[in-house]
Amino acid sequence: MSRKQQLHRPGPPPGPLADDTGCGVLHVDMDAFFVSVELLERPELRGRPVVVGGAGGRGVVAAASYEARAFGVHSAMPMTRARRLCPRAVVLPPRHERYTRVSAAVMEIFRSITPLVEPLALDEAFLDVSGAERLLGRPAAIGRLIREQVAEQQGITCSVGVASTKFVAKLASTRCKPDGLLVVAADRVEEFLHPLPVASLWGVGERTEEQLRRLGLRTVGDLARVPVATLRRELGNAAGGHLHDLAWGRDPRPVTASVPDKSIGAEETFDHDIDDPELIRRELLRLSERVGARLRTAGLSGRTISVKLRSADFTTLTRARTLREATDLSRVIYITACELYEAAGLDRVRLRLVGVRVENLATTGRTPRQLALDEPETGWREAEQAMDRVTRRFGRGAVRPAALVDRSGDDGDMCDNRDSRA
DNA sequence: TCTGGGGTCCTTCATCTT
DNA sequence: TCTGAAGATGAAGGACCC
Repeated sequence: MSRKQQLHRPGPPPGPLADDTGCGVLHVDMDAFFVSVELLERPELRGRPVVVGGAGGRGVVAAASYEARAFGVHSAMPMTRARRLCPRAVVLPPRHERYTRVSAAVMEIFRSITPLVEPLALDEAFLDVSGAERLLGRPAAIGRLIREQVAEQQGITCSVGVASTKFVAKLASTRCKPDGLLVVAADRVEEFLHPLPVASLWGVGERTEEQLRRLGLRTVGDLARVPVATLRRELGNAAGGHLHDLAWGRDPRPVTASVPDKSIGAEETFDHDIDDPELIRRELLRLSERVGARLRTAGLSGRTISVKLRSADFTTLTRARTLREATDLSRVIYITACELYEAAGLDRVRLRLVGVRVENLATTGRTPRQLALDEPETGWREAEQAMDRVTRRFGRGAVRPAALVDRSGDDGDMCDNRDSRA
């Protein structure tokens, strides 16, 4: 359950706003998705509080069953706190491959209804069904059809919001969870929106909510009645205008079937804070390998490489460098990441997290290619492509840089060496 | 209480170019 | 040649989303 979803519970959904004329946008949201997938294999856990979340000492809740939510457990909550709130909860480690598989099957059901499917996450998507009405009926009927097919074919439930815009459809699906359907008629959007708390609006998190509270604005209706110039002054030009539009139900964004990736990254929180530069560099190598492999699989290269360094006190530093040419080579990413880490001057600072990200993405081949710093053009690319092929065939970990191979066999300490992959 | 991981977007500030 | 203004670009950080 997201923070937004917590805002809407408990409390019954509003009365039926059932005229779906002009409501071509559907938002479909799986109910407690990760937990629902786990329960397919563990039906004996139905009706019990179940939490899917990181097993490590620093994990957070990824999903909680509605029985666990009754104890106040919700997603993004530290696992230590979740266990305290609900000691009886059954805790299961996340299995993302499984969720990805079910998600793909569910998205296929959506695409059998309309080609205009915009996935937002593994467990939710927008659908534009305005072109499917002649074939399949009115939007609300299509929503019911989707719910039936998902339940029949995948054994899990979902909730559907039906509205004239993406934002209102999303709010509607949240309001009717779990296992529900809610239509917000086009001429009753304000009636639906204005009683809701300001934090229901997309873009209002904890900070902005506090800012709005200081202005005396608690509901969407309060915010709607404030002049847009005031909101722009208080929240910034973009956010002020955006929230004012949303508060009046204005959201012109169309449902877009393919949204290109803008960045690809990986990050890792350590079990214990680390201040050894050698170990940090080793982690940067591992992350660079992961990011590089994902770039090559996606056929993408990026020009900007950034590192994220979070110290023990949770202050976060990012450092970025834009290369002359785009790259998809793990080695280039790694060397740049190391240079950025060293330039940040955090030697001997205890870090809890490091991350590597590549931005400014474009299709590989359409942009000039960055050579592996001071390397001949051939060699690294071929080596990394060969590693990709081995990984595809034998699985992750089948082949890896020498610096990441543990002599003791458990992936433990191993001194880092920038050239150890040769 | 103690905060994951993968992202996007926005703002501010600095620097470079024209 | 110098200077200032304006725009473009990049870097950094913050807020937010699921």
